[in-house]
Amino acid sequence: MFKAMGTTITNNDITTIGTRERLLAAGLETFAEQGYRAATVREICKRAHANVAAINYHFRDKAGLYGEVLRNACEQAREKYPLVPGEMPADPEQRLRISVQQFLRRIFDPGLQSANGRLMAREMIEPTEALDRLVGEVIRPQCDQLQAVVRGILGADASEEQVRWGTMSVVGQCVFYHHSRAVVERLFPDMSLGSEVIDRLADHIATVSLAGLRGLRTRGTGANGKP
Amino acid sequence: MFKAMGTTITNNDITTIGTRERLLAAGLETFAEQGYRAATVREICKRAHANVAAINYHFRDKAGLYGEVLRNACEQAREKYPLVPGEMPADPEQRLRISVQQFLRRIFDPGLQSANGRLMAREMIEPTEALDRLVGEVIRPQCDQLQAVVRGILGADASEEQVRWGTMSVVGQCVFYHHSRAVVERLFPDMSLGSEVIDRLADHIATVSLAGLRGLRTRGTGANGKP
DNA sequence: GACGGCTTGAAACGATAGTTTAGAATGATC
DNA sequence: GATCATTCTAAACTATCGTTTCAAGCCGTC
Repeated sequence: MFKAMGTTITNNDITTIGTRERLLAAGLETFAEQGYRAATVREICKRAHANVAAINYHFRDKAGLYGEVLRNACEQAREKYPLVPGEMPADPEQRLRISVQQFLRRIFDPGLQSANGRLMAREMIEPTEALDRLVGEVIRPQCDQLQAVVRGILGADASEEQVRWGTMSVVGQCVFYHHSRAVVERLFPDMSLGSEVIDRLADHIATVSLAGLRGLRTRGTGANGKP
Repeated sequence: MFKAMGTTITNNDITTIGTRERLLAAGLETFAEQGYRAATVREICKRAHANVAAINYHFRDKAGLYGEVLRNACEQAREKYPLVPGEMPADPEQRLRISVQQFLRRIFDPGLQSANGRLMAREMIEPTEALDRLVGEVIRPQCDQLQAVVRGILGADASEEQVRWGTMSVVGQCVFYHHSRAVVERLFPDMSLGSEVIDRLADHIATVSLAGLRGLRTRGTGANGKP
């Protein structure tokens, strides 16, 4: 279908899918690689084997294409890796393990979603107007799902802030390896991020998070902890 | 001295400090706000009340200014908030609490360092050539320090990977609130990030991390955890 | 006060960005 | 097969970018 990273749309695709779809694919790839600003419409159109004016025709302008690319990518990520899949065990700890694993797999999907992850990372650091819609439509529902999972571990008497911050602790550990990928790679050049490592990493994060959340359960909201 | 966020160099500064220093201050502010690519030399020079050619004269080119800005900012952050201050308690848990607190304070320093934090965040997502030097000179030493603190909690028999991933779990929680600030702010508009909240947040992260790391101590490297 | 060094200033240069335009090609409808 | 809206193409347009140029200003030295 779309394409592998680093290459360009194949000649087959030119005839099989329309210009609009090729622009979306090339846009995802290019925006993820270079960011919104650095990515040029000429480069995107070249990769999509389309005319320079194609973006303005199909998406009004560059920002229009970007918004559509972002929406598309998130939708696909959510479908392929739901944080709370249909069949979930009742055990709260197992639920958290699965959510963490899904999160990591999504972020590090070697195919299309890798571009997706980088795109999201950029959007968070340098938010465009597209972020507001994205948070409302895609991120917040998933955040609520995760908070429910965390609440299952903290217990019903946990404060709203404990649930919120506890959830952010889990999410923070997950996205770190992706957001700070450039630094991690330079710090630990021997550390690969293949799918086997990702699953072990998911297990590590889940273990740390479970023990950490349990530790939160027996304390207050976190007053300084000195004896 | 330099200036508060959002404003421009005050008229007083124009006479008190030299063009080179004003360019560094304006560059830090502008690069942090808009990123390397989007920040224009005209904007920077305007904020610094300097001529368009000033950057090329003092720093060879735009990239030269950026490299100097990045180096300066990191140096100041490390001096103001050392992760492992001179006087540190012997207790490993207290050591971790202090390191986490220092890390968060550094990242969220409302003054100059806030720009610093955003600058670093950008550099991680869209690394420039300056990142290699930065990791080697500034980040790696501090990573080693933190790993030593974590090792003090995990115990001497912890594997290298456990220490490494455990440290990343702590760092991940800290930087998350900053890197993903745009999303966090939209998800929880009521959550301020003032200094009082930051210290409570530091306590939360330290508590979760300590319990999490202790949970790691009693297990293997993290095989799936099913009974 | 003339000299020679740094430093600043206004203007222009060349390159590239996003966008627009007008016409050609296409393809379905009657 | 003519008609018409849709889609594509090549070229030009306008704005802005980083950089360069060269003359003018400043300031201590002899």
